This record gives sequence, structure tokens and C-alpha cells, in this order.
Amino acid sequence: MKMSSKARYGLYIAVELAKQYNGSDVVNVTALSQTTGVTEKYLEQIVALMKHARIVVASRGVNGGYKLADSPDNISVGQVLRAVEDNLEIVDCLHGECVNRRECVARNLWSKLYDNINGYLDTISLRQLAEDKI
Amino acid sequence: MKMSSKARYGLYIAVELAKQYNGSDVVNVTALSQTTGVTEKYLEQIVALMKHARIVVASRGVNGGYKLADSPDNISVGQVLRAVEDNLEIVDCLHGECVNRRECVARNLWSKLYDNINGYLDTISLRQLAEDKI
DNA sequence: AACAATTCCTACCAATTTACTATGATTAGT
DNA sequence: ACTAATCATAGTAAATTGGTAGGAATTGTT
Repeated sequence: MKMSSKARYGLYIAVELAKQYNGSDVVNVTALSQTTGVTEKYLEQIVALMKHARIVVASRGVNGGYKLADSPDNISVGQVLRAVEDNLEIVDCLHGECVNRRECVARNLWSKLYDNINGYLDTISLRQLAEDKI
Repeated sequence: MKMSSKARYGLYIAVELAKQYNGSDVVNVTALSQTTGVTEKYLEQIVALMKHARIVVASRGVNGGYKLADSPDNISVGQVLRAVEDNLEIVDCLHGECVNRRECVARNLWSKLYDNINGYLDTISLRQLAEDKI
């Protein structure tokens, strides 16, 4: 039950954007790659996921780049991880029908565990993490 | 962050052993395989992990089989999952040094998330799950 | 209008991991 | 001795992960 590198990297990227957040300036891929250590091409893919989740906004063209869509106070770690980790869900049968009938004894358990995890992750904001106040 | 099939199957197996638990009788691989739907050879490997964790005990030879090492009331879902899911740990750097210095901003987060998950899983006993009282 | 700097999109790929299968040794009751 | 069972370990096909690669689209600057 490991977090993927996308999830880990996504969090670093989000934290970096949180540190540099001032409401207007954007940070480009090259700079983000240097501060986070994630290769540019891979970083592009990860940040795209956050963009689709409307956590970050992008501006294209010369002087383009990324910034958080909102204050780091208003973005939770849970939002970030759900955006980049395509299956934060612990088991497949969580939504929709169980493929395997046998899974049903445990389904409630997985469901509550999932709620538990997200409940925790949603209490922590990017600012908290950026300022190491956790 | 999916649970492995070992974790899911391990839980079914443990629940089945909980249902059949009476302190003395053992259940063999063939029977367990039929009730859980896990193939015999794979099941052998999974139950071996639980044996090494002293959650189940085995008796070999004719009329051999497995039983829980203790009452289902005294075995938690967390114990079972930690036994069969070799890396329930969410990130590698949780124990020992971070390989990547950059991971450190998040390390506290992963550590607390891990505690949170286990804290929850340890509150649920095999009996609760077997009787669907969760 | 041309150019350069940037994001965006999507296909591809090697290495690792997963989810088993297979083989045979060991143990113990009859 | 025979048979029913666990135990140990090696092998393997398929899926997933963790990227890389190439180029199209957009936008500011000259």
C-alpha cells in the first residue's frame, strides 16, 4: 500500500507552489523541476493532474507557468493527493459493485478506512506543510 | 495506494478462520480454498505469513490444518494486514533515513498518516468483522 | 510577421512488482 | 509403508510504475 511517486512528487510540487504563492506570480516547469528534483517532463504530467483538479492554474506562452488556484490555507493535502494519485482508493470495489461477492465482508472496512485516511489528510493545509507546522 | 490481493485474501482467510474458531479444530488448505475462493497454492503462501506473525498456528501431517492462535476477539484487522501486506507502510522512508532529502517536508505527514491508519485498523477485531458488526 | 519560451497532449518503453503456478521436501497419523 | 497434509522456494506471465520522447498549441517580444 505504497504511495506512488506521483503522489510524493505531487506533494513536493504543491508545497513548493505554496511557498512561492503570492496570488499573482507563476513558477515555470524548469524552476519547479530544479527546486523539487523531479524531471521536467514527468513534472509536467503531474502538475497537469493538479490543473485538471483545479488546484493549480496555468498560463501558457512566454513567461507562463503555474500557481496555486487558491491560498495555501484553503488547499488540503487530501485534495492534492486525490488529484495526483489516481487510485487513492484502497480497493477497487469501493465504488460500484463488488466484482467478487466474497469481498463484501470487508467492504465496510475498506470504506471506513478510506474515510479515515481522507478525513485526516483533509485536516492539513498546504500552508501547514510548507511551514512544517504539522 | 491499493491494498494488494494478499492483503484482501489474507483478511478473508482470517475471517473464515474466525468464523470456524472453536479453540481446537483446525481447517485445512483445501477447505479454506473452497470457502475463500483463493487458489490452494497461493493460499498456502498467504497463511504462512500469518503463521510467521503468530496469528495462526498450524499442525502438519494427516488431519493437519490451521486455526487462529487466539480468540477472534483478541486479533485485530491491523495485525492481520500488517502480517500479510509486506509493505503496509505508505512510503519507504518511514523507517530509517530518507534517501531523498527532499522527502523530509512530508515525512511527518506520512508518519502520522501511517499511525492514523493503524490506529483505526487496530480498533477492529476479527470477530467484529466476522459478525459484520462494524 | 517571425521567433522564442512556455504549456499541453499523447505515445512509447524498460524495469519492477504482482499474482500467481509448480515442484518437491518434510511431517505425522493409520 | 502409505497417505494426507503443511512447508519452502523457484519460476513466470501480466500488469503497473516511473519515467522518456516528440511535437502541437499558445503567447509575449522584437
